[in-house]
Amino acid sequence: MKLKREFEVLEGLTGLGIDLAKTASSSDIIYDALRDGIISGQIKAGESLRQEHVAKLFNVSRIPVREALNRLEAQGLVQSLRYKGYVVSLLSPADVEEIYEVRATLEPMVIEKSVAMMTPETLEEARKYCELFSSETDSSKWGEWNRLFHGALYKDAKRPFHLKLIGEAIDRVDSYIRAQLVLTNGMEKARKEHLEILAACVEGDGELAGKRTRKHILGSYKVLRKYLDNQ
Amino acid sequence: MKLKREFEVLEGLTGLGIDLAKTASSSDIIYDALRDGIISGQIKAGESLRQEHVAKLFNVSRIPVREALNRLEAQGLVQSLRYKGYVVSLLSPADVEEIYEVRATLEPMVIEKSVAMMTPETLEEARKYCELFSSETDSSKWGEWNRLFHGALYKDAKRPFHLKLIGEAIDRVDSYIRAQLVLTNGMEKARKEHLEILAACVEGDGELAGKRTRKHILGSYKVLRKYLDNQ
DNA sequence: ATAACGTAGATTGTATACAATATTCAATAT
DNA sequence: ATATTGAATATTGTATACAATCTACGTTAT
Repeated sequence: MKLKREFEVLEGLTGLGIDLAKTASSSDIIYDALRDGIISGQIKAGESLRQEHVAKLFNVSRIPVREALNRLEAQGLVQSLRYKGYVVSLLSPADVEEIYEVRATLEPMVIEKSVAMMTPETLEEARKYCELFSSETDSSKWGEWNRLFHGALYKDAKRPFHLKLIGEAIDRVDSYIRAQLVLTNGMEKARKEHLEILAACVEGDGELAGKRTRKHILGSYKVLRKYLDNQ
Repeated sequence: MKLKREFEVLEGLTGLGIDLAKTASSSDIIYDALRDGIISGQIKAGESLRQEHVAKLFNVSRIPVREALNRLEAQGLVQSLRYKGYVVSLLSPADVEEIYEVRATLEPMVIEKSVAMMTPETLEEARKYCELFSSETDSSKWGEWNRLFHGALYKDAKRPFHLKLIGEAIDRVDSYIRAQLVLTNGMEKARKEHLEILAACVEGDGELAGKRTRKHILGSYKVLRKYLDNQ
């Protein structure tokens, strides 16, 4: 009984518990860091990733580094040749176009489904990120607000597989998305289009939100393409 | 000069060279084997994969086993909890439906693009797999011929990213595809529909091939769904 | 001078060793 | 009898050690 009472006392902590089984391992942390570095462009395409170098950076052995690299390779962010090492994947112009096509296909599907189930809290969250994106003066943060805005609009769809694929697609072109926002007039255009997408969601018109999302993605690709062609 | 002559002699081997850098490592082989086992259903969903057990199976240490498991997890085929180990991913009915939806979206896009660039050799290859599928009496091989048939029809599209996503989607539901063929009247229906899809490709009508592919996928899902509901 | 070779050092892939955590089950308390 | 504890065992995560392979560069032969 004494013990049972102790347990009951702990019931007061309901909701405060943290699932320590989901705690990040070394390789998880290294994976996240490398992924962030790659998708942000801090680690450039074509750059090679020496295991020992990364290991020293994180003060660990090569084992967790290799595990992180294996996951990144499965996702396509790096490539490896046996005994030669890992290199950040290169994207051809055709690759970029193809990935934008996938985004323009999947993201409208998801937002349409999401709008049908969208909670007021989600709308509020999306509005918040939309505003943060619009008012951000530090251009290095535009990419992040942009992604959080769209992510909020997708989450109620309850489409984990779609979201996984969309996430992988965005990861592959994330540095291009940021460049498009910063180096072209993309930011101004995106600000307007985000408001239009958000409005469609508020109206509960999923189909319209989907159409606008598709146009938003394809339009940003055209701007990007024009920019890249002129380099 | 002597050495140069030796090299010139070797020119006779042009085309016979094999890129040994692409040779499979232990972890590659283990990855392939586990993937095959999981997608075929030999290793069942929910089953846990003890590292030591797998390592003994292949007569290696746990290191390459863990690398294979990391890649499988990135692909979604297994899931892990820190210090608890790896488990073959479970699919809810909603997951299965979602993945079939992705297939029904992406595969028509790819076949349409593929048909526009399809070579006679590819058509011949597809015809071959179509025939092998139709005439196969060993039902355990239907899944393989089926996948090879569709794969042949997609390959000329030159859409590596689409194909990667489609491959991952099919991997996740591969055991369901096989079950649908073997445990329902799916084989008979598939045989007919394959011929129709192939005919559209021969005609060079990519849009029609796409529409028929979409119908093929959604139809097989409906049969599968009905079968699963009656279990 | 140029091309092939060979060796030293660098880098990767995997085995072994050890530390951290989980699981099991007998012993104990209620 | 049931619930809880704690020690023994099992399993995982990572460090270290070593073997396989690659890379760079000086040496040799032509």
